[in-house]
Amino acid sequence: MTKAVRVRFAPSPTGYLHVGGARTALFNYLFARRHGGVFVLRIEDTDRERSTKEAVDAIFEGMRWLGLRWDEGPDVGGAHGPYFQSERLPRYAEAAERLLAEGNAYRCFCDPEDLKARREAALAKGEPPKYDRKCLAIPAAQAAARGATEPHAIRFQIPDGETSWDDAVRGVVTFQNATLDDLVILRTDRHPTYNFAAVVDDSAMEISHVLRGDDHISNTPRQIQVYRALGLETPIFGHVPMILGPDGTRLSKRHGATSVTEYRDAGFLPAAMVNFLALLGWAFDGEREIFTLEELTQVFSLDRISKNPAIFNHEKLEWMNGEYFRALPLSTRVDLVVEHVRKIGALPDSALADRSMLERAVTAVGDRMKRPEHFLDYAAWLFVDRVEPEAAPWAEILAKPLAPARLRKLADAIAKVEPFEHDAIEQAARGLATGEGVKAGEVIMPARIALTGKKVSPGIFDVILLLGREKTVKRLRDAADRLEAAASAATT
RNA sequence: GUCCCCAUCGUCUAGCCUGGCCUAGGACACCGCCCUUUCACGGCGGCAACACGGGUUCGAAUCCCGUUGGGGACACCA
Repeated sequence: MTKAVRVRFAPSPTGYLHVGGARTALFNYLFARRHGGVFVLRIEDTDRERSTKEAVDAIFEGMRWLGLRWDEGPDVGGAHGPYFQSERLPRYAEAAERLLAEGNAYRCFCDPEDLKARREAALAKGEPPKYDRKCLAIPAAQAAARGATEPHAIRFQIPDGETSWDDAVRGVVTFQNATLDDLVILRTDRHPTYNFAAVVDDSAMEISHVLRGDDHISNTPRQIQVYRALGLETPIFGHVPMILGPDGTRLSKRHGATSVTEYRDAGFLPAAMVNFLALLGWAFDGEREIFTLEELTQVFSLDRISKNPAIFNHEKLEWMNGEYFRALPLSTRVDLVVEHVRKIGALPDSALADRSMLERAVTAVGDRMKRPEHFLDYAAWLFVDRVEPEAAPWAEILAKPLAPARLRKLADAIAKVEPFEHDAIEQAARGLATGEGVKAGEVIMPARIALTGKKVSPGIFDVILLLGREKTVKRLRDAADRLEAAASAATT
């Protein structure tokens, strides 16, 4: 590779940053970093109706969150700007004029509505919906004259022959030009279409490698023809496979969350997201799977990109997030938990005031948490005055006639255990079980349910410690009372 | 319908280019055992794939052809 590596991510600001787009951006970023190249961000906002400022911001936000810094682009500038296509309109018009003058393009006066009808009719008849070149038949002089007053689009004339290129991920791909139709390059409103603007800009921005989604593969032969007609050098193209939903179709909203900000808001870590996305359609050696962004920039290569589409495996993302979450320092985990709980308003601010208590709680919950929102699944009991046990575990202890008595004995033991520390509490509880002649679980499980309302919780001695002597004793005795009341109600 | 692409466990994939080292490796999920007060973590083990049919070859997951299946694209959207 003699040419300087310059790649770009060129989203159109019509929505949020989709995970598929994020992965395309990631691959471009990694490729640039790996080869000491430049990563350009270009906003393709030539569709004035659908492009919004909010979407531009959402794209920035998503990329920054993932840590994908661009070297050139809107807001950071660069020598090849501007980076909004809406600010580059004269360049496209100039290039279109040239194609027109050289006979590689022609004016099209067809009515868009009419065109649409013709296309649908062709499709219905099972014919390829190609433009019929009606306006190519208009003599040049006449077309130029009409063009001065009549609204019209400009079409590129696809030459005969075939078009092929050596794709960086798929190898040689060939299209017969006869299957391509004369694409509009400049719309009636003088705005360029995607296939045209991309060519003009990729060339002007000296893009060396165009790495984009597979869905663009059929645009590539058209673009190559435009490059040639304009006398421009073509970049190397690489088409990365799509990301599919669980049902094997293109990932979309109906499959659930598709924007990276949704994942951020759900408490996923950017490092986990990056790692997961990198492994969707790319593998290092099939063995190693955990990579930081920095590590990826050292090992990424195009020839290890898969050719087949990948189904977005949500469970694996969740697992991976757990790997990263666990590795975080305690204070960071607490921060994330607090932030999340605040955001969803699950607890009053006062509940979050005691930092050291939260640290102990997060420690107790430990690696049961894969994301911040899991904290309350395991520690909600800590923040309520009275637990309402879940039905199934409650029925379980209700079935044990001796449970209330044991809960009372445990309450008595906790009431006077000294010091009120993990080991002493453990000794007291185990001693009680031994005295009763039962396994420790016979004492511990009912206590867990009485104290947390659930069958699953952090270690029971941590629970007792966190709750404090007073609350523990009260909950134990309350539960005993209720169990007895329920038992006598059942017999009468 | 037409065109393009793809095809290894349920899923992500390694192996394919440079056939033999593949009784096909790893990971997620699932199951079992161990650890253990529960769950999680961890450890050990298990289930589970070369789509099919023809070639080529001493030998094919690997090369060729076909079939089938899947995906994508067919706009004055990108």
